[in-house]
Amino acid sequence: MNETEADDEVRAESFRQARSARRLELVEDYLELIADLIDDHGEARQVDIAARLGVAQPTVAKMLRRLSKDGFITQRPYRGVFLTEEGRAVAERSRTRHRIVEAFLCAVGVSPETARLDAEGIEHHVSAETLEVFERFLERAADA
Amino acid sequence: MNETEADDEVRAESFRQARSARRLELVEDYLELIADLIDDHGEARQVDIAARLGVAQPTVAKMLRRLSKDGFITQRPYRGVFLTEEGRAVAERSRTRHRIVEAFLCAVGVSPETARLDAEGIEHHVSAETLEVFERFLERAADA
DNA sequence: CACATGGAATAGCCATGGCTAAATTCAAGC
DNA sequence: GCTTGAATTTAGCCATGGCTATTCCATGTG
Repeated sequence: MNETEADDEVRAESFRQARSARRLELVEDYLELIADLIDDHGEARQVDIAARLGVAQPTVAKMLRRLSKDGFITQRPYRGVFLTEEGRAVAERSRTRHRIVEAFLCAVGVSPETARLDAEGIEHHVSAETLEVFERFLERAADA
Repeated sequence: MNETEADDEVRAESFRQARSARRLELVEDYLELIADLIDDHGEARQVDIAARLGVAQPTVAKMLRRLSKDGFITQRPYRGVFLTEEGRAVAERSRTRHRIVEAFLCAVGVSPETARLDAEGIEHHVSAETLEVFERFLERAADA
């Protein structure tokens, strides 16, 4: 039954990977959004983050503490939120990936509305390899 | 600022949708896996589910109680797990969607290995519309 | 300068989904 | 038919990510 056990291990790895992607989703969503707010309004306030994510403000406060602890942002009490270099890097990567996934979905024929909704969930599960495939597809579509 | 508020509401909806998809992911993973085990081995034991998902067995037990409460499976103490009609339906839908997503990724040029890993995460976030687009793409690819 | 208002912080609750450790039950083999 | 080993159940812990209600503070305005 060694073969079966090894097989289980391979399958289990997909699930483990999906689970760990899930843990990162929120972090990426927050950082991407914070970057957007800073770029658009010069600052990222908790109320605005909460409104855009559709959650309550204390939920955001709790999450920001975590992001702060993990070195993605800096906070000054009663002041705004700032991205660290690392936080900015993650935000940029997320943003790029998000943009590519959404554009790809549109390119294969999904309506812009649905592409926007689906991309929000899909983006976090797209590996580097798949992302590159999407990019090449977009380039070829642009040429044609 | 009414425009901005409405805009926030629209954006927030994507995130809410992604969050509720996340809640369903586990249910779908379990039901799909249980269906596989029953089809392959005639029964679905907790130890096997645990091994395939890469989690501890009591974690599975807890989840099965929830699936039972929600009417997706039936359990007899110390015996196997059985899918209800509803559970079987969800499993079939998941399985089909999973298969299409994985095949689609392969069709656009992603390696089979990566396609398998990414599909595990992506499948839960693909709407009916997007799935149909993927299917049409596969049909066209088959023709060519 | 005082104070009202709105954003931020804090406290404390709940559900989910992981885990380990221990008790229980079933079933298989002697 | 007993006993032993494996699987299931149960108990109880932890972290995460939601929430409401409340308190605190900073700022703009009268």
